[in-house]
Amino acid sequence: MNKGFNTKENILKAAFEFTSKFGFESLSIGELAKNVGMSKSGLFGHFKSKEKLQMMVMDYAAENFTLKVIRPALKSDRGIPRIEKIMLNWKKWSSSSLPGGCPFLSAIVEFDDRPGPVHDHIKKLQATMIGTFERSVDIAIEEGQLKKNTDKNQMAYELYSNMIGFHIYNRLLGDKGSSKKFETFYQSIIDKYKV
Amino acid sequence: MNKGFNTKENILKAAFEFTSKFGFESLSIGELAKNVGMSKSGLFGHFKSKEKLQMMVMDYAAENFTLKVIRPALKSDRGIPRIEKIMLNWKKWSSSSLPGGCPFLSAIVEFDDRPGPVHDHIKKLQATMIGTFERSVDIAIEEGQLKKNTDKNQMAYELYSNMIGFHIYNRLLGDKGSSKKFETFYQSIIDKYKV
DNA sequence: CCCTAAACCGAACGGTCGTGCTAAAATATT
DNA sequence: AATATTTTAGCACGACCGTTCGGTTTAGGG
Repeated sequence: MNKGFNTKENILKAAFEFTSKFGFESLSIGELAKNVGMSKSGLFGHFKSKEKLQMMVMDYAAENFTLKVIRPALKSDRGIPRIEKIMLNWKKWSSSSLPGGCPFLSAIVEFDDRPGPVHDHIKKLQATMIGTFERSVDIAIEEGQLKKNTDKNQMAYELYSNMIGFHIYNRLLGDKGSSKKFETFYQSIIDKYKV
Repeated sequence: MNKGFNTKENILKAAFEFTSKFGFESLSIGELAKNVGMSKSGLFGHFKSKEKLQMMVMDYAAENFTLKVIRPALKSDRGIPRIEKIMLNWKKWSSSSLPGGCPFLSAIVEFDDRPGPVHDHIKKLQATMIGTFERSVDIAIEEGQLKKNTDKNQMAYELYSNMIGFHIYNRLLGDKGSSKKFETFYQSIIDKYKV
């Protein structure tokens, strides 16, 4: 019944993969059209501007992140087990599920100094994501697994930093020991705040 | 006596600032030429290709990093004081000295999935930089300030992660508390390995 | 002061960029 | 089956891309 929806979904999927590999700046409409086997203008019709396309790709990536990282972790027990699951899912997502580098990191780096709707969009998405971590930390405090005076913002920052560090060590430097470094660091962060 | 040297230096400086703000992908020769007030072809003549330009900009950034971050820290006492100085200089460099985001982070993200000489170049530079941290950790061990069994690679990874995390929190999210988060995290890392 | 080499410019190249048109084809609705 | 709507292709536009080339200016050494 709705043909456009499927093609749009296909386009976004291809754009997501392309962006993961080459970044948002390199994502061109012509190249993307070639990849999905349609004309530039035909593809363009689905989005009214490149900015819209970029933001929709980010939304697609965010959905993918939620689907692969957050949602499966919600099945784990509240508290530390859930935090750990999120971290492990994230690591897997970033190191094997993604075709290239993290699209959010690309977006962050490419747009942090370029004001505009795309900048605001990625900023909002990242804030939401970090908010999710903070909430999961909060739950662990409620459950009595983490110290009462744990600063959830601080802890989320630390978990986030570890993740980004791993991503760079793993992706760019190709460090074989990056996985172990990540886990060691994660454990020390948890231990620091554990009751 | 040597006119070309000065202009080349000016070009690289402008390119460095531009890259810091907008990334390597956005650095175009025409725009750069406009910024330094000369013709496209005149500027192009100094580098034989855009790739060469990009790599020279990276070298320029690396020199800037050494000059502003590493060298001043060498005046601090060997061991933890020096590590701390490096971290603080780095933070200052990334948050106020740079006109935009970290050019290395841009390069890393934009080239981690694009094989070629530029990729190899940035990879080498990053490895060198991390090597510097590892050496400074090693010195602290020698001086008996850090535990004998401290894994220098692990500790360098942790310091590095904290730095990148701070950069993103500060730059993109504009988090006012990022500086404090950075310092808190730094201190906990040091404490963990301190004798 | 001349000569040579370097630095620099202007114009042009083949391409690709994002973005509009118009028309045809495919699909959905009646 | 006829009509209305959405989706796609073809084409063209102005702008900018990296790069090349030929010529002009500039600087340094004999």
